[in-house]
Amino acid sequence: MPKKKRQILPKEQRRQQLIEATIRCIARDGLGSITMHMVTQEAGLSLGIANLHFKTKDNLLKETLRSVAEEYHGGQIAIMEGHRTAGLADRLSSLLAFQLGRGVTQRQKMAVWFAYYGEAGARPVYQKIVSASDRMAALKLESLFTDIIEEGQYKDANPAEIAMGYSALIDGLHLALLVTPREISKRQAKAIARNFLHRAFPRHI
Amino acid sequence: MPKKKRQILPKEQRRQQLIEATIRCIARDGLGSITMHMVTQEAGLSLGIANLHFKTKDNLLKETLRSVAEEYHGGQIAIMEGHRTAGLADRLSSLLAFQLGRGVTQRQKMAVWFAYYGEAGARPVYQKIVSASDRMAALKLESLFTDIIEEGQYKDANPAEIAMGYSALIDGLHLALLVTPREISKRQAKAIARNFLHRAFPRHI
DNA sequence: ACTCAGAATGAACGATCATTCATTCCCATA
DNA sequence: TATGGGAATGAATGATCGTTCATTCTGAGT
Repeated sequence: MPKKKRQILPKEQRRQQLIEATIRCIARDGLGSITMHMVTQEAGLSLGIANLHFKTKDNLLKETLRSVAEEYHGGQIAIMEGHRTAGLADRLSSLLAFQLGRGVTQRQKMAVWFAYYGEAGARPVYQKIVSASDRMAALKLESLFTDIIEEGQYKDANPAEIAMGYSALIDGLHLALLVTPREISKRQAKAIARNFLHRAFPRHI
Repeated sequence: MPKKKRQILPKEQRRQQLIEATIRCIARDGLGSITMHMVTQEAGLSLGIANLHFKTKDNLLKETLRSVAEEYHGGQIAIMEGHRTAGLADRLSSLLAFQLGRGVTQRQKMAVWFAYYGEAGARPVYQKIVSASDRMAALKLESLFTDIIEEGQYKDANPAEIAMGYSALIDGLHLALLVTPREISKRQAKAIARNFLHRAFPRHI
């Protein structure tokens, strides 16, 4: 193998490189058995580099979670509040397509997501990192549903309850796609989620 | 402190004692940072005892997962096929009450459940342990829904799809109860799940 | 071409933890 | 009461891993 030449890059680029390597390692080997050796090797860098940019392993893991959480929740929020011009029905479809589409449903991302959830019960830090962006996304979703209910004149519909149900359903579908991919396809997952929304808002989707 | 007297007990009792201590440790400190020291101390026993009854730490963890999985899936299966006398609607209510009732929704149990899911992507062994009983429960659920659809004459209802959706919803609700208990109560979770079933089978629940 | 601030390296250290096993102790049986 | 089989103990071992830091190397600025 040709020996790699040492290269100097800006801080931000190295940080991103390390976070992406961490994601791959968590997906492949699990959050529990990850080591600094694995991560730095996966990134094609040396052992000490992680300390240089992230101080500690614990910090690298937290930053990785923050990165994934912001990508997921940020994507949702952008769809829900960004498409000012698009109609409510379009926003609903886009949201569903994003939540169960490429990008989010990559095994890598879902594995990271649930690896952290698995430890969240015992590590309040993780909850805090996620809840920051999660709360915002939940509010936007509730607000979108409120608008849809008004526009569609749906009687006896509780936006908060439907939003919690929909979010739970999406989480559960991600879990199923991760753990038992042979029993459920992305296509089926989308159909199930769409069906849930259709039963709630039949005139919008 | 009064020094504890050493006591000899049958193998099966010690195994159960260790599994229960493991569950408490996972819930309190996470699957990732669990140590044999913590588990044996939590059980009020000595370090070597785990090796005596479970050979290795890895094996203890697998047996603990098996125990929780069998309790959960076994409970569901008992309800679905056990109440031969009860009507379909009753079975449906009992199932929901079990899945979101005391016992299952204890923080301890849910924490264990998701701790393992978090590692399942990287550890096929865990998937295998769960899928054994999970597959069976999924089939029983689909079969129950098939009967309900026939009895209720629900048109265009796909039992497999509804079953997958319902299972995903329950998983998602468990996750929400574990991670953000302040944002959702058990009462709300039950209402959401009941609503899902009501929309699918309005004449049964 | 020269310089040097600081990015990058990886051997070494110390802490943690799973596992082992020589020893101690319990109690069913006789 | 005496005793052997085996349950229980925990100090010791060796392996793993996070973190440190003396050293090497790079490339922008002069």
